[in-house]
Amino acid sequence: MFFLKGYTKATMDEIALAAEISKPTVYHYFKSKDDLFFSLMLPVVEQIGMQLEKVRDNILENNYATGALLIRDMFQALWKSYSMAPDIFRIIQIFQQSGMVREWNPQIRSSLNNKGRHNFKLARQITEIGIRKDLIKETNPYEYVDVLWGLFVGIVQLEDIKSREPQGSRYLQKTLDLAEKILIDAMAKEKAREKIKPG
Amino acid sequence: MFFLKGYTKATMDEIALAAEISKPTVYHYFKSKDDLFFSLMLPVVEQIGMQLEKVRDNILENNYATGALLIRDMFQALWKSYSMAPDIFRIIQIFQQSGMVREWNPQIRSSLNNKGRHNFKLARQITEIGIRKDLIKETNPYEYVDVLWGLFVGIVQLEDIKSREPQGSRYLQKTLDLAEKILIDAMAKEKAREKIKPG
Amino acid sequence: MFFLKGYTKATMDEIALAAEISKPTVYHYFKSKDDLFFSLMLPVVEQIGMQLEKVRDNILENNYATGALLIRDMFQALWKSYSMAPDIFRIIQIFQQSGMVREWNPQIRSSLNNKGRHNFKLARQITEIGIRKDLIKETNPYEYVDVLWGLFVGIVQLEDIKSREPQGSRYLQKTLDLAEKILIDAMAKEKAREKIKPG
Amino acid sequence: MFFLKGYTKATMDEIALAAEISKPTVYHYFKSKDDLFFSLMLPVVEQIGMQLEKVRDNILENNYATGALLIRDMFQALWKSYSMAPDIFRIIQIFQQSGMVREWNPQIRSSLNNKGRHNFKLARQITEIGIRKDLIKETNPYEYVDVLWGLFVGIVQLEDIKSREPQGSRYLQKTLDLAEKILIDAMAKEKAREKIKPG
DNA sequence: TATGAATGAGGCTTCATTCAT
DNA sequence: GATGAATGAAGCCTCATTCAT
Repeated sequence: MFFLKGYTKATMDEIALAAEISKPTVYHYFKSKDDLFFSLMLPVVEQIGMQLEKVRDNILENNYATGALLIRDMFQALWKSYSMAPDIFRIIQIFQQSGMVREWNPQIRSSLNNKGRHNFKLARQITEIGIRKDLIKETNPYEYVDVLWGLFVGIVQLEDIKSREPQGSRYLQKTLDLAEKILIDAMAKEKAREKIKPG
Repeated sequence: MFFLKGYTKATMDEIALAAEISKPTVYHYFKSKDDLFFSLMLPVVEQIGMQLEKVRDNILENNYATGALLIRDMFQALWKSYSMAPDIFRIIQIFQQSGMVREWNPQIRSSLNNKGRHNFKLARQITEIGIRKDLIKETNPYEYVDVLWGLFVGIVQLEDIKSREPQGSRYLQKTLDLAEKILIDAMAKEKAREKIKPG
Repeated sequence: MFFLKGYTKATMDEIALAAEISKPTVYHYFKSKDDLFFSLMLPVVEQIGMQLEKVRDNILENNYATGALLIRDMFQALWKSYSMAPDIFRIIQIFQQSGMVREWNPQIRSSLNNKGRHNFKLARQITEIGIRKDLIKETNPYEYVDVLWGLFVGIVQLEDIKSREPQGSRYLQKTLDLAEKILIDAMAKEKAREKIKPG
Repeated sequence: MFFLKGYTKATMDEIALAAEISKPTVYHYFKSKDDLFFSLMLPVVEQIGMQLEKVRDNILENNYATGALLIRDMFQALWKSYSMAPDIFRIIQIFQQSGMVREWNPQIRSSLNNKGRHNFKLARQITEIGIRKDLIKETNPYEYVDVLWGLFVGIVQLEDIKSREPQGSRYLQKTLDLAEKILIDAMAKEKAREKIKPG
C-alpha cells in the first residue's frame, strides 16, 4: 500500500483491508501509522548495512584482487537488498520524499537516521580503504558514495515509473548492469596488466 | 510548498498563505490542486525538451569535436533546467513518486506523459547519432539514457535529502561534477586522432 | 437557471454566464441573489392577481351564465399566467419549497406573501360569490380554492418532471384539460335544464 | 432536515447534530449526502407501490362494489403512505423539484425512477381494469392517474407551505377529503342498479 | 456601465485514531 | 486477540459578494 500510493495516500482503511484484518487489529500490532511504516523500513535499511559490512570485512581481509570486484560488490550490496524486498526498498525513497514533516516519534526518527548515516559511513570507509589499497582511483569518498547511491536509486526509481505505464519497460536489470559497468570503468583502477572485464 | 511537503501534505491553505492570496483566488487561477501542481511541472519538462533539442541540433551540425563535449552537453541540459527552477524541478520527482496522484485529468496526464516521453526520445536520438558519429561508445541508447537520467535525478534527490538535515551536506555541485566526469569517462569514445567525418 | 437547478444550486456564476454579462453587472442590477430571484417571481404573482381580478369583476357583473364557465375562468387564470412564463411560474414553487429559511429581505418577504395571500383571498371571494349566485355547489371556499390551486400546480409539476425524462410525456395540456373537466363536474351546479358540456 | 430545509440547504453538520451522532458516523452508514437522501426516499416510494398492489389485487378479485370505493382506495393508497411518514413523503417532492440533484449515482437514479414508473404503471392498470369493469368513467388512464397524483401532491404541498406560516392553516385533512370527493364525483360511474359482473 | 480579480464563510468528505464489546 | 462503530481534526472546493479599475 505504501509503495502503491505513497505514505500519505495509503490509508489505514486500505491497509487493514489489504491485510484482511480490521483496523483496530492493525493498531493492536502497530502503535500508529508511522510506527507501521517504520517497521517496514527498518529491516531493509539494516539489510543494506549488513551487506556493506560484509564488503568492508572482505576488503580488510584483502579479498579483492581488483577494484572492479570491489565496486561491483558495493553496487551489489544495494541490489541484493533491493531484490529481497523491492517494494519495501522503494518505500525508503518515499519516506525520504515525504519530508518527514510530520513529527515522527523522535526515537523512530533518530534510529532510522542513525542507521542511514551508518550505511553511508560504511560505504565511505570501504571507498577510502579501496583507495588506499590502490583499487579505486583517487576521489573524494563522499562524492563517490553519493554517486553510487544516487545512481542506483535513480535508476530503480526511473524504471519503476516506466514499468507503471502501459508500454512500460522492464529493463531494470539491464540498465543496472550498464550502470555498474560505468561505475567500474570510471572508478576502478586498472591494474598494470590484467584488465578486468566485468561480466 | 509541494517541494517542501510533497503533494499530499501541501495544503491549499498553506499554498494560498505562502502566495499571500486567499484560497479562492488560487482557485481563480487553477481549477484544482492537481491543476496547480501540473502547471508548475509543465514548464520545466518543456525546458528540458528545449535544451535537448539544442543538443540535437548541435550534433546534427557536427558541432561536437569529442564525445566528452556531447555527453557534457546532455548532462548540462538537465542541469540547466534544474538550475533555472530547482524547487520546481524536484516536484517532478514528487509527482512520479506520488504514483500519478489520484486520477489526473486525463488531458493533463497524457500531456505530461507525452512531453516526458518526447524528452526521452530526444535523448535517445542524440545518443544514436553520437554513436553513429563515433563520439560515444557502442551502447544500447535506451539504457544509456536511463542511466544518465537516473544518475542525475538520483543525486539531486540524495543531496536534497541530506541538505534538509541539520548536518546536511551542500555538495550537490561537486557530486554532479563527479557524476558528469564518470559518465564521460565511461561513455565517450577517445579519439585516436581526429576522426570527425563532416556531414 | 433557477428553474433548471433550483434556487440554491443555481450559482451567480452560472446566471451571469447564461445572461452573457459579468457577475458584478448582475449585482449592478440586483442587490443580491434573493433580490434577483424575487424580481423574477413578482410579475407572475401579480399576473395571477390581475387575472383573478378580471374574473371577480366578471362575476360581479353577472357575466357567467353557468358555474362551469366561472370555474373554467378561474382555472384559466392560473393557466394563462403559467403560459406567459412557464419557467418563471415554476420557480414560485421552488421558492416555496426552498423554505424561506434564509432570511429574506423582510420587505421582499412580506411583499410576496401579501400578494400571494391576496390572490388566495381573491379566489375565495370569487368562490363565495359563485356559491351565493348559485353557480357553484355549497362548499367551504377555503378548501375549494386549495383544491383548485393544488390540482393545477401539482399537475404542472408532475408533467414537468416527466418531461425531463427521456421518455417523458408532453401531456400537460391534455391532463390540465381533464383536471378542469373534473373540477367543473364536481363543483359547478348544474342548472335546471341547460347542461354544460365543457369543451 | 431535508424536509425542513431542502436538500441543498440541509447540511451534513446539521443532520449529524440532529441525529446526535458525529458527522463521520453519518458517513459510516451512508456513503454520501445523496445516498442518505435516497435511502430516506426509497421506502416511501416502495410503500406506495405496495398499497397500490393491494388495490390492484382487490379489483382483480372484484372486491369493489362501486367506483367510489375503488377511487377512494387509490387515493387512500397515497394518503396512507403519506401518513406513515409525512416528512419523508414530502422530500420526494423536494427531490423532484431539485432537478435530480447533481449527478446521482446512476444506480440510485435508475432504481428510483424504475420504482416511480412502476407505481404509475400500477395505477394505470388499476384504472384500466376499473374502466373495463364499469366502475370508472371512460377516460384516458394516463391522464386520470396524473390528475390523481398531481392533485394529492399539490394539495399536500400547498397545505405544507401554509402551515409553515404564522397564520398557517391546518386544513390538510379537510382539503384532501374534498379532493377525494371531487375525484369520486367526477370519475366514478354511478351504477343504475347493481351492475357488477362477477369474474 | 461593466468587469477581472479577490475573499470570508462554509459545505462535503476523509483520515488516523479510539471505544465498547 | 479481534472488531463494528464512533469521532475531532482537517482538507478540497464553492459560493455569494465586493474591490479596483
